Amino acid sequence: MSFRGIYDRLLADYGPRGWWPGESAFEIMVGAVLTQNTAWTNVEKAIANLKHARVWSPMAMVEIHPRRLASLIRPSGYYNVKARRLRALCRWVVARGGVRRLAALATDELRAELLAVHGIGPETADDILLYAFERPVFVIDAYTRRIFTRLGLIDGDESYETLRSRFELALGADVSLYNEYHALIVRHGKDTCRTTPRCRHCCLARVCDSGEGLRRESAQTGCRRGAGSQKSQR
DNA sequence: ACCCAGGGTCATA
DNA sequence: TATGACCATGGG
Repeated sequence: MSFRGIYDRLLADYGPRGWWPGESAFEIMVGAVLTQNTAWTNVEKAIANLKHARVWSPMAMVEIHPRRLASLIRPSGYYNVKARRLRALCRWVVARGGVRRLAALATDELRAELLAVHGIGPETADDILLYAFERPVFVIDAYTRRIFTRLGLIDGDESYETLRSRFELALGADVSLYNEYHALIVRHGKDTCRTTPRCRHCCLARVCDSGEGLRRESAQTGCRRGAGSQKSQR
């Protein structure tokens, strides 16, 4: 089954997701940092705190005392680390003359600058590029590795860049498609292809290396293989 | 009580 | 270059 085929099945099963949650480009950038290794429900609380405190612009985040910024985003976890990362991101935005000015940059240049910001790694950079700046960049996250490893379409230990180019070459540059695909992957990873998978009601079970044991899936172990997500290089 | 969550950086070997 | 420690809250 091709990458495109998987997409079609996910879309048919879940319907359009309407991502990213958040209205402005700035909100998407903030959310991308706060959601690093963190459940989105916690991020929502942190964002609500920031809005109510009216710390809701790059300039405001640069000027606020770091300790206070940290306390506002406390529900999102790693709050000291993330306060520094938000600050670094906002310092960059301000130095570059704002989000609107940044939107004039070419995708490659924008990506390189994002990656140079302390605390912005490949996934966070690509979340921002795809959802805030609407650039055709495919986002690779832990769910992507887990789902496609179980499907048998990737090894799982490829480098971030290797996987990204593999998806992009297979799918062709298409912002709307990348947008929807990543949102579907997150939905599928959260609710169905979880740490311990629920292959019974998985729309991909018939084409999945792990899901062929559909009938025999035991309650505890889930599917046959493909236990966890991987992380590594090459 | 334990496991997990929409990563990234830094120190070691 | 490749592992491991660390960051921390909240929900199931």
